[in-house]
Order: sequence, then C-alpha cells, then structure tokens
Amino acid sequence: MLLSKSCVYGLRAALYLANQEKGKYIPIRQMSDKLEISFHFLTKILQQLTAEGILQSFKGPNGGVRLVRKGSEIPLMDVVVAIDGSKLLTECALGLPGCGVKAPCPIHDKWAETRDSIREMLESSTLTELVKKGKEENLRLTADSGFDILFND
Amino acid sequence: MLLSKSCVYGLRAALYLANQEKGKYIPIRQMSDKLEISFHFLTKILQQLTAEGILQSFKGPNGGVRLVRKGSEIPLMDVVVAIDGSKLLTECALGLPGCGVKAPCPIHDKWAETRDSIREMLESSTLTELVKKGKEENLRLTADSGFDILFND
DNA sequence: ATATTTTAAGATAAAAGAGTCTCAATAATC
DNA sequence: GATTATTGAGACTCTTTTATCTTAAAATAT
Repeated sequence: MLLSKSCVYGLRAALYLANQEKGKYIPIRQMSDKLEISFHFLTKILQQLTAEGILQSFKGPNGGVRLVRKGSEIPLMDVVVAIDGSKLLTECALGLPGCGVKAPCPIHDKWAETRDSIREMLESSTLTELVKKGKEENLRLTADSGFDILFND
Repeated sequence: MLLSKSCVYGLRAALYLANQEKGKYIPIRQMSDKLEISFHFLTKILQQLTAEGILQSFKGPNGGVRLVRKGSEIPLMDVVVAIDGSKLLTECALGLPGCGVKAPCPIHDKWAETRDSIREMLESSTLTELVKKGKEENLRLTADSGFDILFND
C-alpha cells in the first residue's frame, strides 16, 4: 500500500478539521464517531500530528484538536510526512541503500520520475482544496457517508 | 512502502534470471547467495512466481528455476502483481471501498493520475531492458555489488 | 474541592509481514 | 538402490502495524 492505514486515517481527520470553524477545538470522539475510526487509535495518530506541529490540542471540557495553520496552507504532503515519514519519496524501489544519481539501481531513473509524480500530487493538493471539492460534489470521506452527512447535521 | 519486501526480492531475482542463459535452470541457492537474500525466504517468493506462471521450476540436481517467457516479454508489472497483487493500482488513496468515477473520494482524480504514472513505469520496463542498462553502466542489484560482480565470475 | 470532560501515555493484544527451520518429494548420479 | 542436490510445503518465530484498554494529567464547571 502506498500510504499506511494510520496515514489514511490522519488524512481523513485532517480533511474533517479543515472544514470546521477556524480556531475551534474539535473533540477526537466526535471525529472518531463521524469518520468511523477507533477512538483510541485515532487519538494516537492525532497525537503524532500534534507532536509534528500540524495540530494543536487542548485538554478538558471544550477541548479537542485543531489545525495550527489554515487548511489552505496545508498540503497533503505535510500530513503524510508527519505520519509515514519521507521514505516513500526518497527510498529506492529495489530497496538498495544509498540509491541515487551517484550509485543508481537499474530502475532508479524511471522510479525517480514516478516519485516526482507522487510528490507533485501530495504537494499540490491542500486540505481546503479537497474539502471544497468534496462539499461541492458531495464526495465521500467514509465508506458510506458523503461530506453532507459528515458536516451538515 | 510502495512495494513489499517480498516483491522487491522477487524483482531482484527476476532481473538476475533475465541475465542468465536462456532455458537454463538456476539454483535458488546460487541466487540467494549472490543477491544476499535469505535462501528460505527467497524460495517462498519464487514459489509464488512459479505458481503465477512467471517461473518454471525443476527439482533435483541441475534443477532450479527459470523464466517461462523471455525477459524482454516480462514487464516489471507482472512480477509486482504476482507478489503484491494489483491493489496498488486499484485501491483508493483514502482507503474507501469502491472508490471510483461513480463514487469518488476527494482525491480520487489526482490519485488516479499518479496511479497511471506508477502503472506506466511498471508496464513499460521489461526485465531485459533493465538488465541491459544495469550491465552497461554496472548498476547495483545488491547493497554493494554491481552487475559485474554478480554475473561475471 | 469535586466531578466531569477531554487529551496523553503506556501496557497489552491481535493481525500481518518478514524470516527461519524441518521434513517431504523429486530427479540425477554413482 | 543409495546418495545427493534440489524445489515444495508447512510449522514456527520475530517484528511491525493495527487496534484496544487502562490509567494519568489537565482543564472546566458546579
């Protein structure tokens, strides 16, 4: 799989948060319910995003998590790197250590192109952009719920 | 990671075989030594490739495995699909079941493009092509050995 | 102060991936 | 036929990922 399950959950949660009132703390429980992700598992993932400076958290009643920056300033890449690290974009396709222009493997060149395409996708899409698209077209964020069900209740 | 470790080992072994005399059975032990992959583990992986019709095997002395088709007719894709399956090329980036043009997730369109780029890479490169390139430029197939060490002994 | 709501952190469990080991089956050679 | 070289198949272990559970810490409200 391209992205780990944790990463996918992190992305879904980030999209959820990007649609919320700016500055407002959203309880993780609410997100885990809406997104149909295990509460404890999601909590851990969001802790990572908090540690990486993508989210801020606040304890106690009216607490929760929120995006540090505006959703329009957060490319998917930031979330992916925070959770999965950057090896997807640096590692050799044949798993050889130190593969690069100086000591390439046979598929280094082609793979480098593909990697650029992945990087391009993750860098060029911001959370806000995807939320906008998702709302306009009522796209999905869970197996069976569109943006409307998730956000307009 | 894009490809599983099994898949990467499978690819390395397939490249190794593509460089051998056509029709000759190569012992797995020889490959595991040269490629620095655990013998038993490699055996299992090659069993999969045999089951998938990419390799033929022969037991007993002078036995081993060999490619069924010519290396020039085997794109990397065949090996990847045989070991990792095709979910890399079909699955939703957000992990949503049934994501597609009819019921897309917000990043479906962009992800579909990226996926095409991956598919293109895996379909357009054949084993022979990569072996040729690897030999000409003495590229690497293991952490520290180039094609010359592997094949000209 | 106490109770309540929330995140934080750690221990544990379950599942999947990676890797090892043993023994059986097959084929060649002597 | 016995021995040897090889793949095949299954059990087993180790590690990582995924997931759950419990307790602690922080903040609010009463």
